[in-house]
Amino acid sequence: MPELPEVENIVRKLGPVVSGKTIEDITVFRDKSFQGEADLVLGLPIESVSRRAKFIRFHFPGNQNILSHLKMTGQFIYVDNENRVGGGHPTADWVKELPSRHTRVQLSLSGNATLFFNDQRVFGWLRVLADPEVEALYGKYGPDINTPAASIEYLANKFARTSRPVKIALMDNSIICGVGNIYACDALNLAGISPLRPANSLSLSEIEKLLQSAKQVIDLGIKTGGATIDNYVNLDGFAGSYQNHLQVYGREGEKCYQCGGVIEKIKLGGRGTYYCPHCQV
DNA sequence: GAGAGTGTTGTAAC
DNA sequence: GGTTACAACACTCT
Repeated sequence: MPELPEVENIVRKLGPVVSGKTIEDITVFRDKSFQGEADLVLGLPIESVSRRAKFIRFHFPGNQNILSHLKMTGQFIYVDNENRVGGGHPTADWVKELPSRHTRVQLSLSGNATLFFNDQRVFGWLRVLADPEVEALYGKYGPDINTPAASIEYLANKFARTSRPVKIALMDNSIICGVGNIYACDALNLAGISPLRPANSLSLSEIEKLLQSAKQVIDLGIKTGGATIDNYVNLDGFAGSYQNHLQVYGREGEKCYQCGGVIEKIKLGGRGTYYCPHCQV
């Protein structure tokens, strides 16, 4: 159930091992999980793997791509006879036997390698798209949080136009990409801003602090390999450790690291939201 | 056993 | 247009 740092780590791990390998066969176990014409990429080599927002993009010659979104529970698990490189959180029992009952798509690669797409909840997908289609899709999204385009001026301009709670705005992909629930909660705590504040009520210096905090927690997330919350068992060495650095997420009733206040859990926009009412105002 | 909750996001409806 | 509610699905936890 990855956020941007998790996806970034998947791409970094996956790129080196699948680049140069050819797609020899594609087995689709769930029609919903694979869209587009598989034929368009069969026999083609994967040139590289990249990320934008939480999309994973496999580049092929001839302007073809497989674009993927993991949504809540998607994972890529790469197996080449001896090594296994997991994506997402390959920690539960159901990823040990492959293909498992949660394997939705299986990409057979040259060199006897296999890339499994597992997705418990079947929200995630793989899609064969030409370059212009990928670009069109990317165009709907705001800049990634960890890029220079995500500037104070940009964010201030966007926030000025909405009275939605700042946490909702921060997680809005059309404004800025890559801040999921966990990191939004933590960034707001570090910045000392209540998630409930209307976005357009923030001062410029508060926006600056929030942006800085968000970049900081995302960077830490990337460095620590992402957060693995629920079934954290270090099965293959790929589970992340950001969960050990959480500021407020999942810490209801515990003490705030900033001020010692008690962390509360509320519901905001249908999402579990953790914050310290004492120092986040 | 029923019901709520889960790290995402697109769509429909207000 | 802005904003909210819900759906997609399968599992775990209370």
